[in-house]
Amino acid sequence: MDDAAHALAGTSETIAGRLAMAIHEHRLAPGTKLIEDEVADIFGVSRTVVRAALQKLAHDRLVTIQRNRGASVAAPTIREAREVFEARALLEPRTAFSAAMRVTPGDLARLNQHIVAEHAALHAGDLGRALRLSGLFHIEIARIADQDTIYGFITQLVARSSLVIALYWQRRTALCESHAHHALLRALSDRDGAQAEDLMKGHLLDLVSSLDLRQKPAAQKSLRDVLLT
Amino acid sequence: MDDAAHALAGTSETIAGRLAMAIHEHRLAPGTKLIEDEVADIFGVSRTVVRAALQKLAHDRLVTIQRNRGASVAAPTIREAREVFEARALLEPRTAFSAAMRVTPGDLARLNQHIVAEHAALHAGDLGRALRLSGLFHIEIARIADQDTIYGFITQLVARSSLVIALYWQRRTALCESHAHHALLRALSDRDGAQAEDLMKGHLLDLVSSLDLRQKPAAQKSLRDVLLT
DNA sequence: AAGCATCTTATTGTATACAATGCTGCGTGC
DNA sequence: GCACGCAGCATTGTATACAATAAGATGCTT
Repeated sequence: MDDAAHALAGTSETIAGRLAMAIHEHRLAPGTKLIEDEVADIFGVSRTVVRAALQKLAHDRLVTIQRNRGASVAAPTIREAREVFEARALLEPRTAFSAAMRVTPGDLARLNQHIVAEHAALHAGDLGRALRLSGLFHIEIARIADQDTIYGFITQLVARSSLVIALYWQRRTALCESHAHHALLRALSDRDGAQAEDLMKGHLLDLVSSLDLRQKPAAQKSLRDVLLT
Repeated sequence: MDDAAHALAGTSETIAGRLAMAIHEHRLAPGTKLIEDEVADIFGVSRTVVRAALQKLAHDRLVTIQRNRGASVAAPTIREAREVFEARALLEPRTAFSAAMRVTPGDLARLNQHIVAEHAALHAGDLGRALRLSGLFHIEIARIADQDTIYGFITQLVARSSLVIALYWQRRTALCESHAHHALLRALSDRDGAQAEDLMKGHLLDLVSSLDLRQKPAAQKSLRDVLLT
């Protein structure tokens, strides 16, 4: 049809992936309105495809759809934030244990690459990318554990964690994460499941404690919202 | 519009719910093709709405959508079956613990109602309904634990379990489940979290062992499927 | 000028039309 | 008789048109 914008048209999954990536890297802030026509124009497809993508993201809780009011990037409440990390605390430690049982040299290399790339992004000042890579580390461990169902849950939870971090991250904590990831990598390469499980548990606790889940999520949209909600 | 069929038109969520219920109660067998036009006619809506419903169910892994080939009721493999119960084993025991901490008299009454209804359905010979109620018992416990995220996961896993049971249930095992549910109810009413956690863990193990996950899922469609898959 | 009703506009919800794909069955050649 | 190919049909994928809803703007009343 036209010429310019739709160089990367693609299916609804492609579009959902692109949007998810943007959310991961904090290029789309929580609360941002996602207007079907706009997204459709950007990707050079019709609203039909965009709607499917948005519905998928809504199912993953990355966007919120309100009937007749459209879709926005989700803005997890404090309660949701806590729940996300509670769920991760149930799933990830044991998954790290399983991963330690099944990890291969190739997996270890890939994990190491993630850590290196994370460091690089961090030193390059690309915090968004660093956070995304940090999440990918967790997802990669779930993949190694070779449990598709749990892998899917963890992937979803990591994605939502990205939103939580965007909202509740208190900057003063240094990026000590890389240290924890390094320790996890060592436990995995030692095939020490118990150690990996403990490290993961502690790492998740550290993550939660690096958030500020005490006060309300900063600025509500408008006074009207406050009064009517 | 017309007159007869669409007495209960409704939104895509309604339709997804109806389909999910039918799957729960084993009225829709795994592998059943779900043709958009048919479903649309049945509910008196257009394919647009049906597609949304099917996509939602696909995300919950209750139906499988293959591009250009449409949607069918999912038929979990043995691997998937195991994974579903592994995930449940990670989530539900601790959730039962939390539920025991927060359960209210109203909750206990509701749980008891579930057990009674399950017995009734069983004695009435309505196995499908009994199985659905049995699943609802687990979901209710997750609701009591008051963790929306985990509740969502468990709901999804219970739904998939229904498909697993449809495929791999070996009938000889008596319906001892009600006993386990009764014991759980007592632990909850005693506010005995540790006990509830243990009982749930054991109950899930019993469930898995009542399945036959050794042999292939009965009849493959055709030789062609075997050769091309 | 503030409050309120109404009109306008922007956006979403749903249906339908058309294009594209896969499947089935028939016929043809060997 | 069997394999292959082709044509017709059934079904899905995508776009577009129209209806319904909500938010915002305009003007009126006081």
